[in-house]
Amino acid sequence: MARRSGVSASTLRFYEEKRLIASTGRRGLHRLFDPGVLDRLALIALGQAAGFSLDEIALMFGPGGRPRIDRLMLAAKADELDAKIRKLSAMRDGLRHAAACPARSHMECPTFRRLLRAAAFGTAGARRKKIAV
Amino acid sequence: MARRSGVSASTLRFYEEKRLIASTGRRGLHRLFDPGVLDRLALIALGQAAGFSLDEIALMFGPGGRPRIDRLMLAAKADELDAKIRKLSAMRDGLRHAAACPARSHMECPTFRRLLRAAAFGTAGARRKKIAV
DNA sequence: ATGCAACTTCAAGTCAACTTGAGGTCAAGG
DNA sequence: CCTTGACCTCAAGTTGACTTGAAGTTGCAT
Repeated sequence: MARRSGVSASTLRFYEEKRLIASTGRRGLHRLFDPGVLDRLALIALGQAAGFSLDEIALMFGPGGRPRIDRLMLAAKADELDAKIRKLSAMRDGLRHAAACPARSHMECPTFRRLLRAAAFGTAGARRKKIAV
Repeated sequence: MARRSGVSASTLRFYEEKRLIASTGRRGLHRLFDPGVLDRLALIALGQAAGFSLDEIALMFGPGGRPRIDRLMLAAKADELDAKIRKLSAMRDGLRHAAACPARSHMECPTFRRLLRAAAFGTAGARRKKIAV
């Protein structure tokens, strides 16, 4: 299963412990997984890439086991991503400018200073989040 | 300084310990900082927002103390951000579609399944990074 | 003189998502 | 029969950026 899914064995055990996946039994020491677990792993990877935490992802699997995904939550996450994208885009543009900027010191470049101010404001009291990339 | 910069006192001490900032002395128990530290903090915040780690940021301050920022590094980071942005944009579009998708189950939606496949591929063996948001 | 808020130090804790290590078990191949 | 290697369990370690706690010190106002 580790080979099939590209997810390491330790990760599989970790996910099992977190109840994100379930093994259907053992043959000797080897866990047996049914093939649906592959889909589930893909779903987990997708959720992670979209910025959901494992705990959030766990909630997307109803007690039944089938994915029960709240469309509102998806839309909310999309909005969140959108905001993040805009921020990153601004940052990228700023970086590019700074990289090309002819001013002797970055501190003399107005664009750079504008970025600085934005950063100072943006993070004063801002929450931080981690996203998987 | 904590009030002035919006950075908590514990963080300031942490930064000092990490040699990202320096206090110029004490008056009693209170550290004294000179005003340049405010710029430095803004620079740190900017670096973080751009996805640099504190250690990377530390390298941007030459032994002299003035920012000595490598333009190539900035360009590289910009490219990195660009890739990230593209990934997130794709994800956002996928999420939006999934949120609006009329299929009874997400598993029946071709767009969703395409996303799934992409996620499964994208993360098989992918490195992970954290960025401050 | 004294109370007390705000600072100090230092070690340890937090979070997420895993990985690593120690010590053990098992099944198949030579 | 015995080695090999892939698995097992369980606890602890890793990373980054901080925060929290305990115990102590200080300056200012009353």
